[in-house]
Amino acid sequence: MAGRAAVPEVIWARPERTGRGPKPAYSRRDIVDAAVRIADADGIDAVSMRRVAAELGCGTMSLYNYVPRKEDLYELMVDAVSGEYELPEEPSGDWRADMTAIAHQGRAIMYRHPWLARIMTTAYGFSPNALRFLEWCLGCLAPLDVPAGLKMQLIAMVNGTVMATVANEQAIAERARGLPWSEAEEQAVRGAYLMSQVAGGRYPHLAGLLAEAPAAPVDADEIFAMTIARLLDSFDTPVTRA
Amino acid sequence: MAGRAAVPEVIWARPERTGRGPKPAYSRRDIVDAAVRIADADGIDAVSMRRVAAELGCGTMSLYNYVPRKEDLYELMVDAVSGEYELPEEPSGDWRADMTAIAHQGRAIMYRHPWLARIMTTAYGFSPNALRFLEWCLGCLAPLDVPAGLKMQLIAMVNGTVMATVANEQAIAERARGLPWSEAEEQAVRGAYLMSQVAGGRYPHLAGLLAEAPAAPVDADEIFAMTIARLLDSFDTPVTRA
DNA sequence: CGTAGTTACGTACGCCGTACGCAGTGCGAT
DNA sequence: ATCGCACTGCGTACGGCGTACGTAACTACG
Repeated sequence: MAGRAAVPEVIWARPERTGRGPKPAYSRRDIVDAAVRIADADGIDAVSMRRVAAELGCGTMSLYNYVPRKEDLYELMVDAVSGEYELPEEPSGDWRADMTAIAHQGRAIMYRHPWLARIMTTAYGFSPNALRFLEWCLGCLAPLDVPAGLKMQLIAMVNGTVMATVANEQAIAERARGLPWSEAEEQAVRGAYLMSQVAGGRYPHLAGLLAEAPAAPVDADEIFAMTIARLLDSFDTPVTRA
Repeated sequence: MAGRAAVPEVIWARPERTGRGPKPAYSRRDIVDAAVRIADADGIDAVSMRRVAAELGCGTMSLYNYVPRKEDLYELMVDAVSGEYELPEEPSGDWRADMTAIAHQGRAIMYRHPWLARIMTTAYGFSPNALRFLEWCLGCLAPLDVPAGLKMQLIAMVNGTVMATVANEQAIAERARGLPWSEAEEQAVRGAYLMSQVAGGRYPHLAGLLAEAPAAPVDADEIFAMTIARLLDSFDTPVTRA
Protein backbone atom coordinates (compact mmCIF):
# COMPACT_ATOMS: atom_id res chain seq x y z
CA MET A 1 0.00 0.00 0.00
CA ALA A 2 1.21 3.48 -0.84
CA GLY A 3 1.57 6.05 1.94
CA ARG A 4 -0.24 5.45 5.20
CA ALA A 5 -3.89 5.24 6.15
CA ALA A 6 -5.76 8.55 6.40
CA VAL A 7 -5.98 8.79 10.19
CA PRO A 8 -6.22 11.94 12.29
CA GLU A 9 -2.67 13.10 12.90
CA VAL A 10 -0.52 16.18 12.82
CA ILE A 11 2.18 16.31 10.20
CA TRP A 12 4.71 17.33 12.86
CA ALA A 13 4.17 14.15 14.82
CA ARG A 14 4.64 11.90 11.79
CA PRO A 15 8.21 10.61 11.61
CA GLU A 16 9.88 11.20 8.29
CA ARG A 17 11.50 7.76 8.17
CA THR A 18 10.89 4.45 9.86
CA GLY A 19 14.04 2.67 8.74
CA ARG A 20 12.55 -0.06 6.59
CA GLY A 21 12.54 -0.09 2.79
CA PRO A 22 14.61 1.62 0.12
CA LYS A 23 16.37 4.91 0.83
CA PRO A 24 14.07 7.83 -0.08
CA ALA A 25 15.31 9.87 -2.99
CA TYR A 26 14.21 13.13 -1.37
CA SER A 27 13.52 14.60 2.04
CA ARG A 28 10.41 16.34 3.25
CA ARG A 29 12.48 19.50 3.23
CA ASP A 30 13.33 19.07 -0.46
CA ILE A 31 9.66 18.96 -1.32
CA VAL A 32 8.77 21.95 0.82
CA ASP A 33 11.63 23.97 -0.64
CA ALA A 34 10.46 23.18 -4.15
CA ALA A 35 6.93 24.22 -3.23
CA VAL A 36 8.17 27.49 -1.71
CA ARG A 37 10.25 28.14 -4.83
CA ILE A 38 7.20 27.70 -7.04
CA ALA A 39 4.98 29.82 -4.80
CA ASP A 40 7.54 32.62 -4.69
CA ALA A 41 7.85 32.61 -8.46
CA ASP A 42 4.30 31.94 -9.68
CA GLY A 43 1.99 32.38 -6.71
CA ILE A 44 0.42 29.91 -4.33
CA ASP A 45 -2.16 28.74 -6.86
CA ALA A 46 0.68 27.45 -9.04
CA VAL A 47 1.66 25.02 -6.28
CA SER A 48 0.08 21.75 -7.34
CA MET A 49 1.29 18.27 -6.52
CA ARG A 50 2.03 17.71 -10.19
CA ARG A 51 3.99 20.94 -10.48
CA VAL A 52 6.03 20.26 -7.34
CA ALA A 53 6.79 16.75 -8.56
CA ALA A 54 7.88 18.15 -11.91
CA GLU A 55 10.12 20.66 -10.16
CA LEU A 56 11.79 17.78 -8.34
CA GLY A 57 11.77 15.49 -11.36
CA CYS A 58 9.77 12.68 -9.84
CA GLY A 59 6.33 11.14 -10.25
CA THR A 60 3.40 12.99 -8.79
CA MET A 61 2.30 10.24 -6.47
CA SER A 62 5.76 9.84 -4.99
CA LEU A 63 5.15 13.01 -3.02
CA TYR A 64 2.49 11.25 -0.99
CA ASN A 65 5.25 9.19 0.59
CA TYR A 66 6.47 12.37 2.22
CA VAL A 67 3.32 14.47 2.67
CA PRO A 68 -0.04 12.85 3.37
CA ARG A 69 -2.23 15.64 2.02
CA LYS A 70 -1.74 18.85 0.15
CA GLU A 71 -2.98 20.89 3.06
CA ASP A 72 -0.09 19.52 5.07
CA LEU A 73 2.24 20.81 2.40
CA TYR A 74 0.83 24.27 3.03
CA GLU A 75 1.47 23.89 6.74
CA LEU A 76 5.01 22.77 6.06
CA MET A 77 5.53 25.76 3.80
CA VAL A 78 4.32 28.21 6.43
CA ASP A 79 6.56 26.59 9.02
CA ALA A 80 9.53 26.67 6.69
CA VAL A 81 9.37 30.40 6.06
CA SER A 82 8.53 31.02 9.72
CA GLY A 83 12.05 29.73 10.29
CA GLU A 84 13.31 32.92 8.67
CA TYR A 85 12.63 34.90 11.82
CA GLU A 86 16.00 35.78 13.28
CA LEU A 87 15.52 35.66 17.02
CA PRO A 88 18.46 36.75 19.23
CA GLU A 89 19.66 34.66 22.14
CA GLU A 90 17.92 36.82 24.73
CA PRO A 91 15.18 39.47 24.65
CA SER A 92 16.51 43.01 25.05
CA GLY A 93 14.41 43.73 28.12
CA ASP A 94 12.45 46.42 26.23
CA TRP A 95 9.33 44.51 25.20
CA ARG A 96 8.08 47.37 23.06
CA ALA A 97 11.25 47.43 20.98
CA ASP A 98 11.33 43.65 20.72
CA MET A 99 7.75 43.39 19.53
CA THR A 100 8.26 46.20 17.06
CA ALA A 101 11.25 44.38 15.63
CA ILE A 102 9.25 41.15 15.39
CA ALA A 103 6.48 42.94 13.53
CA HIS A 104 8.91 44.41 11.02
CA GLN A 105 10.61 41.07 10.52
CA GLY A 106 7.26 39.47 9.92
CA ARG A 107 6.38 42.06 7.34
CA ALA A 108 9.70 41.54 5.58
CA ILE A 109 9.11 37.78 5.42
CA MET A 110 5.65 38.32 3.96
CA TYR A 111 7.11 40.56 1.29
CA ARG A 112 9.71 37.92 0.51
CA HIS A 113 6.96 35.30 0.18
CA PRO A 114 3.90 37.09 -1.16
CA TRP A 115 1.74 33.99 -0.76
CA LEU A 116 2.31 33.74 2.97
CA ALA A 117 -0.16 36.32 4.23
CA ARG A 118 -2.98 34.71 2.26
CA ILE A 119 -2.58 31.14 3.49
CA MET A 120 -1.37 31.85 7.01
CA THR A 121 -4.90 32.10 8.37
CA THR A 122 -5.89 28.68 7.07
CA ALA A 123 -2.58 26.84 7.32
CA TYR A 124 -1.34 27.97 10.69
CA GLY A 125 -1.00 25.72 13.69
CA PHE A 126 1.44 24.89 16.44
CA SER A 127 4.26 24.04 14.09
CA PRO A 128 7.81 23.82 15.48
CA ASN A 129 8.74 27.26 14.25
CA ALA A 130 5.42 28.68 15.43
CA LEU A 131 6.20 27.39 18.93
CA ARG A 132 9.70 28.83 18.72
CA PHE A 133 8.21 32.16 17.67
CA LEU A 134 5.56 32.12 20.37
CA GLU A 135 8.08 31.22 23.04
CA TRP A 136 10.29 34.09 21.94
CA CYS A 137 7.44 36.58 22.05
CA LEU A 138 6.42 35.44 25.52
CA GLY A 139 10.04 35.88 26.58
CA CYS A 140 9.99 39.43 25.25
CA LEU A 141 6.79 40.15 27.16
CA ALA A 142 8.11 38.76 30.45
CA PRO A 143 8.80 42.26 31.82
CA LEU A 144 5.21 43.24 31.07
CA ASP A 145 3.06 42.80 34.16
CA VAL A 146 -0.30 41.75 32.74
CA PRO A 147 -2.27 38.47 32.79
CA ALA A 148 -0.96 35.76 30.49
CA GLY A 149 -4.13 35.84 28.43
CA LEU A 150 -3.57 39.46 27.60
CA LYS A 151 -0.06 38.69 26.40
CA MET A 152 -1.48 36.16 23.99
CA GLN A 153 -3.94 38.79 22.79
CA LEU A 154 -1.11 41.18 22.21
CA ILE A 155 0.88 38.67 20.20
CA ALA A 156 -2.18 37.67 18.21
CA MET A 157 -3.04 41.29 17.51
CA VAL A 158 0.45 42.18 16.35
CA ASN A 159 0.59 39.14 14.10
CA GLY A 160 -2.92 39.66 12.84
CA THR A 161 -2.23 43.28 12.08
CA VAL A 162 0.93 42.50 10.16
CA MET A 163 -0.94 39.87 8.20
CA ALA A 164 -3.98 42.01 7.49
CA THR A 165 -1.84 44.96 6.44
CA VAL A 166 0.31 43.00 4.03
CA ALA A 167 -2.58 40.91 2.72
CA ASN A 168 -4.44 44.10 1.94
CA GLU A 169 -1.47 45.60 0.11
CA GLN A 170 -0.95 42.45 -1.90
CA ALA A 171 -4.59 41.74 -2.64
CA ILE A 172 -4.72 43.47 -6.02
CA ALA A 173 -1.37 42.16 -7.19
CA GLU A 174 -2.23 38.60 -6.20
CA ARG A 175 -5.70 38.84 -7.68
CA ALA A 176 -4.33 40.06 -10.99
CA ARG A 177 -2.23 36.89 -11.28
CA GLY A 178 -3.86 34.53 -13.75
CA LEU A 179 -6.34 37.13 -14.91
CA PRO A 180 -6.67 37.49 -18.69
CA TRP A 181 -5.34 41.04 -18.41
CA SER A 182 -2.58 42.91 -16.63
CA GLU A 183 -2.43 44.22 -13.08
CA ALA A 184 -2.15 47.79 -14.35
CA GLU A 185 -5.32 47.40 -16.42
CA GLU A 186 -7.10 45.89 -13.44
CA GLN A 187 -6.12 48.78 -11.21
CA ALA A 188 -7.03 51.35 -13.86
CA VAL A 189 -10.46 49.86 -14.40
CA ARG A 190 -11.18 49.68 -10.67
CA GLY A 191 -9.92 53.22 -10.15
CA ALA A 192 -12.08 54.50 -12.97
CA TYR A 193 -15.15 52.87 -11.50
CA LEU A 194 -14.42 54.37 -8.10
CA MET A 195 -14.06 57.83 -9.61
CA SER A 196 -17.26 57.50 -11.60
CA GLN A 197 -19.17 56.50 -8.49
CA VAL A 198 -17.74 59.25 -6.33
CA ALA A 199 -18.43 61.77 -9.07
CA GLY A 200 -22.09 60.76 -8.80
CA GLY A 201 -22.34 62.79 -5.61
CA ARG A 202 -23.76 60.05 -3.44
CA TYR A 203 -20.60 59.83 -1.35
CA PRO A 204 -19.76 63.33 -0.15
CA HIS A 205 -17.39 62.32 2.66
CA LEU A 206 -15.50 59.97 0.37
CA ALA A 207 -15.31 62.67 -2.27
CA GLY A 208 -13.84 65.07 0.26
CA LEU A 209 -11.27 62.50 1.25
CA LEU A 210 -10.25 61.80 -2.32
CA ALA A 211 -9.91 65.51 -3.01
CA GLU A 212 -7.60 65.85 -0.05
CA ALA A 213 -5.63 62.63 -0.43
CA PRO A 214 -3.33 63.36 -3.39
CA ALA A 215 -1.76 66.16 -1.37
CA ALA A 216 -0.35 63.58 1.05
CA PRO A 217 1.22 60.63 -0.79
CA VAL A 218 1.22 57.50 1.34
CA ASP A 219 4.39 56.00 2.73
CA ALA A 220 3.54 52.38 3.42
CA ASP A 221 6.54 51.87 5.70
CA GLU A 222 5.74 54.86 7.84
CA ILE A 223 2.07 53.96 8.09
CA PHE A 224 2.99 50.45 9.12
CA ALA A 225 5.41 51.63 11.79
CA MET A 226 2.79 53.99 13.14
CA THR A 227 0.09 51.33 13.15
CA ILE A 228 2.25 48.97 15.17
CA ALA A 229 3.23 51.77 17.53
CA ARG A 230 -0.40 52.63 18.12
CA LEU A 231 -1.25 49.02 18.71
CA LEU A 232 1.48 48.56 21.30
CA ASP A 233 0.39 51.81 22.90
CA SER A 234 -3.06 50.41 23.38
CA PHE A 235 -1.63 47.61 25.52
CA ASP A 236 0.56 50.00 27.44
CA THR A 237 -2.33 52.01 28.83
CA PRO A 238 -5.52 50.97 30.60
CA VAL A 239 -8.69 50.78 28.55
CA THR A 240 -10.73 53.94 28.99
CA ARG A 241 -14.09 52.43 28.15
CA ALA A 242 -15.10 48.76 27.89
CA MET B 1 -21.67 33.92 -29.00
CA ALA B 2 -22.23 33.16 -25.36
CA GLY B 3 -21.37 35.75 -22.73
CA ARG B 4 -19.12 38.65 -23.63
CA ALA B 5 -15.46 38.96 -24.52
CA ALA B 6 -12.98 38.72 -21.63
CA VAL B 7 -11.99 42.38 -21.39
CA PRO B 8 -10.79 44.28 -18.35
CA GLU B 9 -13.88 45.48 -16.53
CA VAL B 10 -15.41 45.65 -13.09
CA ILE B 11 -18.49 43.57 -12.48
CA TRP B 12 -20.25 46.60 -10.98
CA ALA B 13 -19.93 48.57 -14.18
CA ARG B 14 -21.38 45.78 -16.32
CA PRO B 15 -25.10 46.30 -16.93
CA GLU B 16 -27.23 43.34 -16.07
CA ARG B 17 -29.46 43.66 -19.12
CA THR B 18 -29.17 45.36 -22.47
CA GLY B 19 -32.73 44.91 -23.65
CA ARG B 20 -32.20 42.65 -26.65
CA GLY B 21 -32.88 38.93 -26.64
CA PRO B 22 -35.14 36.67 -24.59
CA LYS B 23 -36.05 37.51 -21.02
CA PRO B 24 -33.46 36.04 -18.63
CA ALA B 25 -34.84 33.30 -16.42
CA TYR B 26 -32.86 34.53 -13.42
CA SER B 27 -31.29 37.68 -12.07
CA ARG B 28 -27.74 38.23 -10.94
CA ARG B 29 -29.15 38.44 -7.46
CA ASP B 30 -30.75 34.99 -7.75
CA ILE B 31 -27.38 33.48 -8.57
CA VAL B 32 -25.56 35.28 -5.78
CA ASP B 33 -28.23 34.28 -3.27
CA ALA B 34 -27.88 30.65 -4.31
CA ALA B 35 -24.10 30.87 -3.94
CA VAL B 36 -24.42 32.44 -0.49
CA ARG B 37 -26.88 29.73 0.51
CA ILE B 38 -24.43 27.02 -0.52
CA ALA B 39 -21.47 28.72 1.17
CA ASP B 40 -23.42 29.17 4.40
CA ALA B 41 -24.39 25.51 4.40
CA ASP B 42 -21.33 23.71 3.09
CA GLY B 43 -18.46 26.19 3.10
CA ILE B 44 -16.99 28.38 0.41
CA ASP B 45 -15.17 25.50 -1.27
CA ALA B 46 -18.54 23.89 -2.02
CA VAL B 47 -19.43 26.89 -4.18
CA SER B 48 -18.72 25.72 -7.71
CA MET B 49 -20.38 26.90 -10.88
CA ARG B 50 -21.88 23.44 -11.33
CA ARG B 51 -23.25 23.38 -7.80
CA VAL B 52 -24.75 26.86 -8.05
CA ALA B 53 -26.36 25.95 -11.36
CA ALA B 54 -27.77 22.78 -9.82
CA GLU B 55 -29.16 24.80 -6.89
CA LEU B 56 -30.97 27.02 -9.39
CA GLY B 57 -31.92 24.14 -11.66
CA CYS B 58 -30.24 25.43 -14.80
CA GLY B 59 -27.30 24.47 -16.98
CA THR B 60 -23.86 25.29 -15.69
CA MET B 61 -22.84 27.51 -18.57
CA SER B 62 -25.98 29.59 -18.31
CA LEU B 63 -24.45 31.27 -15.28
CA TYR B 64 -21.83 32.86 -17.49
CA ASN B 65 -24.58 35.00 -18.99
CA TYR B 66 -24.84 36.69 -15.61
CA VAL B 67 -21.34 36.45 -14.15
CA PRO B 68 -18.25 36.62 -16.37
CA ARG B 69 -15.86 34.74 -14.05
CA LYS B 70 -16.10 32.86 -10.82
CA GLU B 71 -13.99 35.41 -9.03
CA ASP B 72 -16.66 37.99 -9.81
CA LEU B 73 -19.16 35.71 -8.14
CA TYR B 74 -17.06 35.93 -4.98
CA GLU B 75 -17.05 39.72 -5.20
CA LEU B 76 -20.80 39.72 -5.65
CA MET B 77 -21.18 37.46 -2.63
CA VAL B 78 -19.08 39.72 -0.42
CA ASP B 79 -21.05 42.73 -1.58
CA ALA B 80 -24.35 40.98 -0.98
CA VAL B 81 -23.63 40.15 2.66
CA SER B 82 -22.03 43.58 3.14
CA GLY B 83 -25.55 44.81 2.53
CA GLU B 84 -26.50 43.29 5.88
CA TYR B 85 -24.93 46.19 7.74
CA GLU B 86 -27.77 48.18 9.24
CA LEU B 87 -26.66 51.77 9.06
CA PRO B 88 -28.91 54.43 10.66
CA GLU B 89 -29.90 57.59 8.85
CA GLU B 90 -27.37 59.73 10.68
CA PRO B 91 -24.27 59.06 12.81
CA SER B 92 -24.86 59.53 16.51
CA GLY B 93 -22.15 62.13 16.90
CA ASP B 94 -20.13 59.83 19.15
CA TRP B 95 -17.63 58.34 16.70
CA ARG B 96 -16.31 55.88 19.27
CA ALA B 97 -19.75 54.41 19.88
CA ASP B 98 -20.52 54.33 16.18
CA MET B 99 -17.30 52.53 15.27
CA THR B 100 -17.77 50.07 18.11
CA ALA B 101 -21.24 49.28 16.83
CA ILE B 102 -19.90 48.82 13.30
CA ALA B 103 -17.25 46.43 14.53
CA HIS B 104 -19.79 44.33 16.39
CA GLN B 105 -22.12 44.28 13.41
CA GLY B 106 -19.26 43.17 11.22
CA ARG B 107 -18.42 40.37 13.58
CA ALA B 108 -22.04 39.23 13.65
CA ILE B 109 -22.15 39.14 9.85
CA MET B 110 -18.98 37.07 9.74
CA TYR B 111 -20.49 34.59 12.17
CA ARG B 112 -23.62 34.41 10.03
CA HIS B 113 -21.47 33.73 6.96
CA PRO B 114 -18.43 31.79 8.15
CA TRP B 115 -16.83 31.93 4.69
CA LEU B 116 -16.76 35.73 4.60
CA ALA B 117 -13.66 36.40 6.68
CA ARG B 118 -11.60 34.04 4.55
CA ILE B 119 -12.40 35.47 1.13
CA MET B 120 -12.80 39.11 2.10
CA THR B 121 -9.11 39.82 1.67
CA THR B 122 -9.02 38.50 -1.86
CA ALA B 123 -12.49 39.42 -3.05
CA TYR B 124 -12.86 42.91 -1.69
CA GLY B 125 -13.05 46.01 -3.79
CA PHE B 126 -15.06 49.18 -4.12
CA SER B 127 -18.36 47.43 -4.47
CA PRO B 128 -21.58 49.42 -4.02
CA ASN B 129 -22.07 48.22 -0.46
CA ALA B 130 -18.40 48.74 0.33
CA LEU B 131 -18.75 52.36 -0.75
CA ARG B 132 -21.91 52.72 1.30
CA PHE B 133 -20.08 51.28 4.28
CA LEU B 134 -17.03 53.46 3.80
CA GLU B 135 -19.14 56.57 3.40
CA TRP B 136 -20.98 55.75 6.60
CA CYS B 137 -17.74 55.26 8.54
CA LEU B 138 -16.34 58.54 7.28
CA GLY B 139 -19.56 60.20 8.37
CA CYS B 140 -19.14 58.73 11.84
CA LEU B 141 -15.58 60.01 11.98
CA ALA B 142 -16.50 63.54 10.88
CA PRO B 143 -16.29 64.87 14.46
CA LEU B 144 -12.79 63.45 14.79
CA ASP B 145 -10.24 66.13 13.99
CA VAL B 146 -7.43 64.18 12.33
CA PRO B 147 -6.11 64.02 8.75
CA ALA B 148 -8.26 62.10 6.30
CA GLY B 149 -5.53 59.52 5.78
CA LEU B 150 -5.60 58.63 9.45
CA LYS B 151 -9.33 58.10 9.31
CA MET B 152 -8.83 55.61 6.53
CA GLN B 153 -6.22 53.87 8.66
CA LEU B 154 -8.65 53.70 11.53
CA ILE B 155 -11.38 52.18 9.38
CA ALA B 156 -8.94 49.73 7.85
CA MET B 157 -7.61 48.74 11.24
CA VAL B 158 -11.05 48.18 12.72
CA ASN B 159 -12.12 46.13 9.72
CA GLY B 160 -8.86 44.23 9.61
CA THR B 161 -9.04 43.46 13.30
CA VAL B 162 -12.59 42.15 13.05
CA MET B 163 -11.57 40.01 10.10
CA ALA B 164 -8.39 38.69 11.66
CA THR B 165 -10.14 37.90 14.94
CA VAL B 166 -12.99 35.99 13.36
CA ALA B 167 -10.79 34.28 10.77
CA ASN B 168 -8.57 33.06 13.57
CA GLU B 169 -11.50 31.72 15.56
CA GLN B 170 -12.93 29.97 12.53
CA ALA B 171 -9.67 28.61 11.16
CA ILE B 172 -9.87 25.16 12.72
CA ALA B 173 -13.57 24.70 12.04
CA GLU B 174 -13.18 25.73 8.39
CA ARG B 175 -10.07 23.62 7.98
CA ALA B 176 -11.79 20.55 9.39
CA ARG B 177 -14.43 20.78 6.66
CA GLY B 178 -13.73 18.16 4.00
CA LEU B 179 -11.10 16.45 6.08
CA PRO B 180 -11.46 12.67 6.35
CA TRP B 181 -12.05 13.02 10.10
CA SER B 182 -14.06 15.19 12.45
CA GLU B 183 -13.30 18.65 13.78
CA ALA B 184 -13.18 17.30 17.34
CA GLU B 185 -10.58 14.71 16.37
CA GLU B 186 -8.56 17.36 14.57
CA GLN B 187 -8.57 19.62 17.60
CA ALA B 188 -7.74 16.73 19.95
CA VAL B 189 -4.79 15.63 17.83
CA ARG B 190 -3.44 19.15 17.58
CA GLY B 191 -3.91 19.74 21.29
CA ALA B 192 -2.14 16.51 22.12
CA TYR B 193 0.83 17.48 19.95
CA LEU B 194 1.02 20.88 21.60
CA MET B 195 1.02 19.31 25.05
CA SER B 196 3.68 16.78 24.11
CA GLN B 197 5.92 19.54 22.82
CA VAL B 198 5.44 21.80 25.80
CA ALA B 199 6.05 18.86 28.13
CA GLY B 200 9.46 18.52 26.48
CA GLY B 201 10.65 21.52 28.47
CA ARG B 202 11.92 23.54 25.53
CA TYR B 203 9.20 26.15 25.90
CA PRO B 204 9.24 27.34 29.53
CA HIS B 205 7.27 30.55 29.00
CA LEU B 206 4.62 28.74 27.00
CA ALA B 207 4.43 26.05 29.67
CA GLY B 208 3.91 28.70 32.31
CA LEU B 209 1.13 30.26 30.28
CA LEU B 210 -0.65 26.95 29.74
CA ALA B 211 -0.43 26.19 33.44
CA GLU B 212 -2.08 29.48 34.23
CA ALA B 213 -4.62 29.60 31.42
CA PRO B 214 -7.25 27.06 32.54
CA ALA B 215 -7.89 29.21 35.60
CA ALA B 216 -9.30 31.94 33.38
CA PRO B 217 -11.66 30.54 30.73
CA VAL B 218 -11.80 32.82 27.70
CA ASP B 219 -14.89 34.84 26.86
CA ALA B 220 -14.57 35.54 23.14
CA ASP B 221 -17.16 38.33 23.22
CA GLU B 222 -15.46 40.16 26.04
CA ILE B 223 -12.02 39.81 24.50
CA PHE B 224 -13.34 41.14 21.23
CA ALA B 225 -15.00 44.14 22.86
CA MET B 226 -11.80 44.89 24.72
CA THR B 227 -9.65 44.56 21.62
CA ILE B 228 -11.79 47.04 19.70
CA ALA B 229 -11.85 49.40 22.67
CA ARG B 230 -8.06 49.30 22.88
CA LEU B 231 -7.76 49.90 19.19
CA LEU B 232 -10.02 52.93 19.24
CA ASP B 233 -8.15 54.21 22.27
CA SER B 234 -4.95 54.15 20.28
CA PHE B 235 -6.45 56.60 17.78
CA ASP B 236 -7.79 58.79 20.53
CA THR B 237 -4.37 59.56 21.97
CA PRO B 238 -1.15 60.71 20.31
CA VAL B 239 1.47 58.07 19.52
CA THR B 240 4.06 57.96 22.28
CA ARG B 241 6.89 56.62 20.16
CA ALA B 242 7.18 56.41 16.36
C1' DC C 1 16.33 -15.84 4.58
C1' DG C 2 11.80 -14.88 4.05
C1' DT C 3 8.62 -11.32 4.58
C1' DA C 4 6.67 -7.14 5.85
C1' DG C 5 6.83 -2.49 5.24
C1' DT C 6 8.63 0.88 2.41
C1' DT C 7 9.65 3.60 -2.08
C1' DA C 8 8.53 4.99 -6.78
C1' DC C 9 5.06 5.83 -9.89
C1' DG C 10 1.48 4.79 -13.72
C1' DT C 11 -3.36 4.79 -14.23
C1' DA C 12 -7.80 6.33 -13.29
C1' DC C 13 -11.83 8.72 -11.12
C1' DG C 14 -14.44 12.51 -10.09
C1' DC C 15 -14.16 17.04 -9.46
C1' DC C 16 -13.09 21.93 -11.19
C1' DG C 17 -13.31 26.56 -14.40
C1' DT C 18 -14.54 27.78 -18.72
C1' DA C 19 -13.99 28.12 -24.24
C1' DC C 20 -16.88 27.19 -27.93
C1' DG C 21 -20.78 26.21 -30.75
C1' DC C 22 -25.54 25.71 -31.69
C1' DA C 23 -30.54 26.49 -31.37
C1' DG C 24 -34.09 29.39 -30.13
C1' DT C 25 -35.97 34.16 -28.90
C1' DG C 26 -37.57 38.78 -29.29
C1' DC C 27 -36.13 43.93 -29.85
C1' DG C 28 -34.66 47.61 -33.17
C1' DA C 29 -34.01 49.13 -37.58
C1' DT C 30 -35.68 49.15 -42.10
C1' DA D 1 -44.17 43.63 -41.44
C1' DT D 2 -39.99 41.57 -41.51
C1' DC D 3 -35.28 40.84 -41.27
C1' DG D 4 -31.05 40.61 -38.64
C1' DC D 5 -28.62 40.29 -34.70
C1' DA D 6 -27.79 40.44 -29.92
C1' DC D 7 -28.99 37.81 -26.53
C1' DT D 8 -30.37 33.44 -23.62
C1' DG D 9 -29.94 28.57 -22.45
C1' DC D 10 -27.06 24.85 -22.40
C1' DG D 11 -24.47 20.49 -24.12
C1' DT D 12 -19.88 19.13 -25.09
C1' DA D 13 -15.15 19.16 -24.39
C1' DC D 14 -10.41 20.44 -22.80
C1' DG D 15 -6.93 20.83 -19.63
C1' DG D 16 -6.22 21.16 -15.04
C1' DC D 17 -6.69 19.52 -10.08
C1' DG D 18 -6.27 16.13 -5.55
C1' DT D 19 -5.68 11.64 -4.63
C1' DA D 20 -7.26 6.34 -4.27
C1' DC D 21 -5.38 2.24 -5.77
C1' DG D 22 -2.39 -1.28 -7.77
C1' DT D 23 2.13 -2.96 -9.04
C1' DA D 24 7.02 -3.70 -8.95
C1' DA D 25 11.41 -3.10 -6.81
C1' DC D 26 13.94 -2.86 -2.63
C1' DT D 27 15.82 -3.40 2.19
C1' DA D 28 15.93 -3.91 7.28
C1' DC D 29 14.21 -6.82 10.80
C1' DG D 30 12.59 -11.36 13.04
